[in-house]
Amino acid sequence: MNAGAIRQSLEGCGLRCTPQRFAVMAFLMEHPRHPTAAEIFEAVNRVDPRSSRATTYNNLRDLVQAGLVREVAVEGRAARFDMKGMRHHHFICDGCGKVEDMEWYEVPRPASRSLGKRFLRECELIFRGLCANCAPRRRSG
Amino acid sequence: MNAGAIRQSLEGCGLRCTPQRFAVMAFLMEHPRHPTAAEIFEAVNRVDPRSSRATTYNNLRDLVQAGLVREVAVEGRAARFDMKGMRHHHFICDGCGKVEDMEWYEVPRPASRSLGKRFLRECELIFRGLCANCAPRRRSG
DNA sequence: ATTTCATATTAGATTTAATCTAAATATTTC
DNA sequence: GAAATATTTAGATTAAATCTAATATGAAAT
Repeated sequence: MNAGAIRQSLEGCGLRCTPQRFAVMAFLMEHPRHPTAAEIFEAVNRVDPRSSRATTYNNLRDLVQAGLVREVAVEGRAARFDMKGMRHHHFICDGCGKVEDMEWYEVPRPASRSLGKRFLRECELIFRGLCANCAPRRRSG
Repeated sequence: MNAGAIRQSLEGCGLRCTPQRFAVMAFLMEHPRHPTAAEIFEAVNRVDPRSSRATTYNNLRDLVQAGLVREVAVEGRAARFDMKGMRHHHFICDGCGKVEDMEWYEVPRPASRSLGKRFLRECELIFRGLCANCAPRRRSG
């Protein structure tokens, strides 16, 4: 399994591999569904070791800061998280709000004229529409 | 001024042009800075007519539903809003979190293979990096 | 092994954002 | 102008995230 890989990436960032941190990473790896912090907290807590709400939030913050996890840009109240492993874009369903990963491809950069003095780190695409589940029901509804 | 235009777009969507609704639209038009609901509430309330928190939220919801306003996809707790008038992309600053509009350009669609059964309505770009304000300070810091 | 020190975790309180509720106002329609 | 509909309101409630201060853990040094 990738237990070793998780431990390595944590320590590579100077973060101790605590059971709670490991559990967050493992859950995100196994569930690339952009869970909310609350979902992660619940899931991690369902199995041992117990982890408090504050720890879950702390760890998510640390992991984002370390660049291992990212907080996904979505509208809506609860933050959603994502393993940063493989580059990908996002599809957000107008119908059910589900966030799905989409295959990565390079996006043309904006004209440097329009960029001005900004420093551009990355371009991320958000696709909107209806997911495979909602599409048939809505379009011809 | 564009008071008439606001009234027209509201009524075109079947929404009454109430003073509170008008004020939200006018504020968003004059401040293309992706304000949060709380900022809009405060600003609208600073001038007459008074508008309660609930009304501000209700109106924002209605305006989004009507397609006149959009909720911007950003990470972070508070929802941010945007006049839907002219198409544009967004730049989010890693440093200060500010959301800026970027000139619109067409983005290549994903391969239909990777789209699958989904119905694609639009492609939105999010640029990340440092804004003109943060760039000089951080890059060579 | 014991001390030391920084790092992590915890339960519960607090803050913040958003929504709900039920009553009051306003607007349209007939 | 009465009835029906839509809108606004203050304040309560819910939900998400953060803070606090006490405790526990692990690593480094001796």
